[in-house]
This record gives sequence, C-alpha cells and structure tokens, in this order.
Amino acid sequence: MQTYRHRVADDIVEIRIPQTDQDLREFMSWAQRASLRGPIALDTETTGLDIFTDGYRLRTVQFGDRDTAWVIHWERGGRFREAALFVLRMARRFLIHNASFDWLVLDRHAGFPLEELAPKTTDTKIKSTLIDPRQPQEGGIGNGLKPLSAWYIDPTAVDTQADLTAVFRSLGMTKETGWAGIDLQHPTYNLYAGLDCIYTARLDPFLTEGLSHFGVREALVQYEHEIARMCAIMQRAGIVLDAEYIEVLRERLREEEAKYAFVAARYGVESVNSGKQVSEALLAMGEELTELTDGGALKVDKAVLLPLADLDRDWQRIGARTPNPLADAALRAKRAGSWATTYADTFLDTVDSNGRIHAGIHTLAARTGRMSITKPALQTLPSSDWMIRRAMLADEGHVMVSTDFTAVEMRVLAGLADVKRMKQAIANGDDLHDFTAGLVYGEGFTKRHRKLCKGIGFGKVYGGGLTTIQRQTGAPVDEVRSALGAYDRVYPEIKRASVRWQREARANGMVAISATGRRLPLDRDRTYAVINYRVQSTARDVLGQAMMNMEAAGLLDVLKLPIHDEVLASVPAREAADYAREFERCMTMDLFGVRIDAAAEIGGRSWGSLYGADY
DNA sequence: GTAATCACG
DNA sequence: ACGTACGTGATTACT
Repeated sequence: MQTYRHRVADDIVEIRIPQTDQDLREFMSWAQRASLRGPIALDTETTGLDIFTDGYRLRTVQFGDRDTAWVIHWERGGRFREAALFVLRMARRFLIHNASFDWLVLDRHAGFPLEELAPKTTDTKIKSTLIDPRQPQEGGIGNGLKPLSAWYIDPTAVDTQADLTAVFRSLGMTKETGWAGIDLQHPTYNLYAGLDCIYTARLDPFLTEGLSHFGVREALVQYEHEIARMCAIMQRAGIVLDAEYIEVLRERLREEEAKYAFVAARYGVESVNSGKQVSEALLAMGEELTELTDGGALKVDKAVLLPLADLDRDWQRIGARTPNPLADAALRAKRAGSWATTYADTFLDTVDSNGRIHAGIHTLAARTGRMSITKPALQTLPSSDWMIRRAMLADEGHVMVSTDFTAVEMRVLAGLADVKRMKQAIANGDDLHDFTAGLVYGEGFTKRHRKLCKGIGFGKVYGGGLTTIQRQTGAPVDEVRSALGAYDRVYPEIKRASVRWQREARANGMVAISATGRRLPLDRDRTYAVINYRVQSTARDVLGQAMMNMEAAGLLDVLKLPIHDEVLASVPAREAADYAREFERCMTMDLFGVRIDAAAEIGGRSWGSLYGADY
C-alpha cells in the first residue's frame, strides 16, 4: 500500500493507494465500515473535461471520509475496477462536489449507471450554492471545492487543480496534456486526488449546518438534486448535429467574413473587431460618433453601426441616407466571423464520434437559480435567423417540439406581487399588453400604445426606469413618462411589493428569500433588482416544477434542453401531437392564483424548422 | 485580466 | 431624497 499523509485543519489525514489484492481487500472492508457510519465522499480523476470525445479515459476513482481517502487506480483494470465498482454498488450514500460531472464520467467510462448513482448522491456544490449562489467576483465565496475548503475547513487548503497544473509544467506537460499524461503513480497526483475527497467529506457537515442556520428547506435541496439528475440525463443523450450542413455553412460564413473584411480594409480597417480602428476610420470618413462606452471610448456597436449603414434592426434598408460602406462591411464581417467561430466551429469541435453534441447543462448557474448551457451555449443561438439552429437535429425518425410558457415573467410578477387587475386579466384570458394599453389609453389604443405598454412591462420586470425604457422602446420621452405614471396607477401593487421586498431583504442581511426558499443576495447599491431576482428565480422554479411533471409523465427521455421559459424536445414524428399536448399539460400550473400555461410548437427534423427553415 | 461586443431569455 | 433595466456564455482586442 502506498500511503501519504497531509495536514487538514488540525488533523493528519491519510491518503492510501492500493497496489495489491490485499490492499484492495482492505479498501473494501474500510468502505463497508465507512458506509455504516455515513456517506462516502467520491471523486474521479480523468484525462480532461470533454467526457464524450474519443480517447477519453477514467484514470482513478477516489473514496473517502474526513480522515482517510482511497485512490483506486481504475486505469490498471481488473481487480482495481472490481473493487471500485463493488463500493459504488455497495455504499448507500455518496458525497460528490459537482456530481453531474462524476455521474457522467462513471456512467460513460465505468459502466456505472447515472440512474443508480444519482439517487444515492448528495452534491456539496448544490448545497453550497443554495447557501450563497454568488460567484467570487460578485462578492461570494464561490462554489468551487478550493474556495469552499479554504473558507469552511482550512485557510491553507490546497488548490489541488492549480498546484497540479504547476506539476504538469515541471514535467514538460501542459494544463491540457497533463491530466492524461501524468504517471499514475505520481505522488502529488495521488495525494491531491485523495485530498479533494477528504475536503468534500469535511465540507458537508458545515454545509448542512449552513442550510439549517439559514432555514433552507430540505425539500429545496432534494428538488435541486432531481433537477441536476434530469439535466445530466439530457446531457448524456445529447443532440444530433447535422455535420455536413454546418461544414458548408461554416465555409459560407468564412467567405462572407473575408469578402467584407476586404471592403473594410479599403478604409484602413485591418481588423473589424477593433473598435478603435473602426471608430477612427468612420471619423475620417466624416461620420459623427457621439455615444461612449463605459470606459469612455467611442461606441461602435451594432446599434451605432446599423443606422450609419442605413439599416433597421432587421438589417433592412431604411432609405434615410446613403449607407456608409465601412459601417455596412464591418457589421457583416463581424457577424459572419463571430457566427462561424462561436457556433459553427464550436459545434464541430464539441461533437462526439456518434455525431452528437453533449452541451454542459449547469442547473444552478445564475444568482437567481437560472440554468445555463455551455460548450456550446445552446441557450443563445441566434433566433432572428434559422441558419445556426438548422444544424441541430431531432433524433432519427423524430421531430423537434418546443413548448414555451406564455408571458411567464409577467404572470409570475402578477402572482408574486398580487397585482389585482393583472391577475383578473390573466384569469379572463386577455392578452396582458392589450389589457394594459386599454387601461392606460382607453379602448381606442393603438398598436404603438400596446408596444409601449409591453416595453414598460418588461422594464418593470427588470427594475428599469424612465431612461432605459425610453431607450429600449424608442418612444418620445414625454410619452414614456406619462405612460409610466399611468402604469403605476393601474398596477400600484408592483411598487409597493418592491419596497416591501427591499425592506425584508435588508432585515435579512441583504438576502431576499424566494417563494421556494431560495436565497437571493442583493447588491447593496441596486436593491431595486429584488423584483427581477424574485421574478426570475420563481420563473426558474416554475420551469423546474414543469420538468418534474415531465419526468412523472414519462417525458424525460425525449427532453433536449431547458431554455428559461421553454423546453426543447425530440419526439417520434408520428406521435408529435400527443407529445405536444403532454408538454403543455406538464407546463400548466397555478402560481398564487395565477394560471401559468404554455404553447407547444411542432417542427420538423431540425431545430431551425421552428424558426423558418424548411427541414 | 479587463473592456467591449453580441448572442439568448 | 431620488432613481437605478435583470440574468447568462463566448470571442476579440488590448494592456
């Protein structure tokens, strides 16, 4: 048995690395005793983060408690694997920091099903995020193992990942190649592999104490584990990529980028992505630039360039002026280039050998509890044009179905703030913005009036004021001012709720508590954001509830992505209508007397078909 | 690393 | 006292 010792807090802990069958028997008997005492901490070391690419390897599986960690060399095969699988099967509870990663690794590379491990898991990252969801940059501790260990356990806790990167370099490897290349017997590698497990084991009691101290309900913790499991299953399934299509599209976008970059070069702009170069060239052409960025530079973003190119927000000619050829070229080159890089390249870089993309679904990414999707960021594909979404396909024989909540944030606001007339309108089945325009302008309201009321509604959800609502809607400032006043008179409950919520948060250490018991830390200088935080986080929980309903209805296997107020699914083509009805049913519920409902759209094979593509 | 930009809900 | 648009992920230029 190879053994290392290390100091954690005031204790000496032991990291044991079995080498022989006898060592492995000792490990298994430890595990049986430990499992009777409580949960076993679990972690893995692998060759990287891209679980689904070819050649990916699981290297070690670590098990531990607060004093002892065992590093099992999975890579050595045979008895090592048997021992690890024995404990995975035998133990009743596991503690994992950021469980979805290890669930997927063990599912894919150890043949240990996510469906078996997830129900036995407590995720310490979920627990810490429910105590404080903020990133370190936002004033939180952060929810990584290292900052949490340093905060709760031992200020001198090792940053094992960063330290190992240094070890890799000293061995002539990089951060990328080191995880695959380091010798399985390397002392620091094994020590740190084990330490992470011990940190996780020691973290959990502090987190349990923290959750109880803040009164976070056990039901919320449990529910977040269910959501994490569902999303890991979606990630495992992945989405089919139309590789041929995206390769052709990438070429086309690159050609377009080159064509317009060439035009821009005629005006002295070498790189269209350089704001400095573009602004200087535009000034030299006699254009006036007035808007400034936060940093005080001349602003040359899309909103500035489109009018100079005589284009409206949909890139259609306005006919108000002679288009500035540089503004036009810069817009087109930037868009083509960034779409090629951000979408086409990433799709082709992340696709697995079965032609599927397994984007990472982070179930508690935002401060409000909202989810995010990365690598690629499938929640942010262009929706004004179908060309990018066209690359994502439903499974063989399936079609895409997308089901959206209807005006969910306004409805949530109506429910949370108990906005009487809004609730009445929703109950009557009225269109909310029509209804508001009617109240503000009388029955003879116009489309413009409705648009303004819609803009004000959004402004309220975001906590916006006169200036921003004016800027967003583009309506004359006097008109916005009077409409805003009328809006507040018609729905007085919103302002009152905001004041009450800010007061409650202040009395609670600047933390608002959502309807589901979620902790929502406010920034001291923007407490008005409490409206948005409560609305956004409640809408997230409405989506979460809908997802639970979907699993209960047997729909988990067809789910593809959660997109804030929408769920994308790939369903058998022949039964699409039945599925669509089921999705709508799962997304229909009552929230404080407000009906939340949803509308499904049945598309074709590609996601783009829901945005105008013909396939 | 920060600023600016742009994609989404 | 008053008023404040919210939340993400990703890329590129530049210091």
